Amino acid sequence: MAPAPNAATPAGRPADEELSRRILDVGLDLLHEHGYAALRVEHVAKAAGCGKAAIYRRHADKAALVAAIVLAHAEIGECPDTGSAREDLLEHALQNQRNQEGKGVAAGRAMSAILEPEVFALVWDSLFLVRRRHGERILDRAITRGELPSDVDPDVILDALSGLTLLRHAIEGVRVEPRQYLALIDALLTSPPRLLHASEGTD
Amino acid sequence: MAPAPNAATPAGRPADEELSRRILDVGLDLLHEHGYAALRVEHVAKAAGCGKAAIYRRHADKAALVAAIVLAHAEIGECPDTGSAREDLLEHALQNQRNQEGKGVAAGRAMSAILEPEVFALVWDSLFLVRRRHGERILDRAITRGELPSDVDPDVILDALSGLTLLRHAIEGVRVEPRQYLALIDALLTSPPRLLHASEGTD
DNA sequence: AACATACGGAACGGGCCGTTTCGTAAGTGT
DNA sequence: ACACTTACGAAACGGCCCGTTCCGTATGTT
Repeated sequence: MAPAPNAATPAGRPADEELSRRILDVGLDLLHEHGYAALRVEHVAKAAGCGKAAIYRRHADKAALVAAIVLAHAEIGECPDTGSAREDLLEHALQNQRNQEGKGVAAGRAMSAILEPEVFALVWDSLFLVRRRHGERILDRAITRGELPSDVDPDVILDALSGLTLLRHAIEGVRVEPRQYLALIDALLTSPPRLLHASEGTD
Repeated sequence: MAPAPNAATPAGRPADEELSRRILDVGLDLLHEHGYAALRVEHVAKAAGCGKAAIYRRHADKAALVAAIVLAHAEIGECPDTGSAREDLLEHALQNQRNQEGKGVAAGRAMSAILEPEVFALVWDSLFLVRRRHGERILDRAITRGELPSDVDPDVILDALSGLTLLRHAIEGVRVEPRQYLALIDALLTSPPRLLHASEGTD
């Protein structure tokens, strides 16, 4: 009889889960230090205390390794729902910031790795698309509550807010203060961008 | 006598300026196609119809080559001065967009090259810092004209505007419509972000 | 004509990616 | 206790690319 085709224990020496974790952890550090192009898989192995084979047994190639590093440390977070669009958007922006400041997955040099085409394709859905859905849900609820007009342009609000963080952290390397997020959010909520802008039509 | 120590003609066969240009032109195309890590110097040489030596005679290494490619094609543009902050900021944003859409130096895959640490150090001043100064001048003039309060926070306005373009083009690959820029600009001019936010102080 | 420099082509050393092989370690079921 | 299965570290390998150096030739100045 086949020896227990149970997926729980596939027989043989089990993979060292602690090592799997260590690879992703030291990988993030080295990614911050060197960026994508200068990152050496062998250095990751050395720092994790293993051979290259252990890494390639877990990840198809360097791009997949880096994508796994990014996804393992990305803080997607829950979609905020405080009952106030202002507070929801602030929390949403702060979640973004947490991923891009300090040792975040999108901080400084690590951002170049995410934009590398082969890595980008692997992290796009899980990283950007999910967070985008959160933002859209926040705006939908705000419309339902009457905090925003129904023809508000979500692209401008969400991308200006996320773009502010992206530019400040990835390019300028400077932190955004919570009061600066609030200043932008208040401006956007006070005169909300519309899909059909008010200045059009009578021009 | 020393043979004319004139810097204009250093004697010997002069460098082929047309080739210098061709290297930078085909380099931009290949950068768009492959990104930084997958860009091969030898392919640039092949596409430009020359040997690798001709490239390395002009540029110290791959990073310097890519930096030169980016700087050669960057459209810095003049600082807009229309007399209206709204129009100045729109033109400022459109200048940014021109560098990031289509075959712009910061479009799509080319952005990963700019963020690569070694390249970034070479293009930072000439690319980002100069354009940032333009934005600050626009806001200063707007304050002088009374269009904005004197304690306006330039970081929020300029970085939200540039960040919108950066996120949409580099990450999402979608163009920003002029009306969307205007919607954001109008929101920022209507309730301008202050260095000391209104909600503070009485808290 | 003598000289100086750029040119394309080819070859080279060094480094990294990704694979493979080896002997060993750590789990399974009988 | 035993065979079996799989993961492990170490090392070697082929292939590709970076960056340099050589060559013979082309193109300019004096």
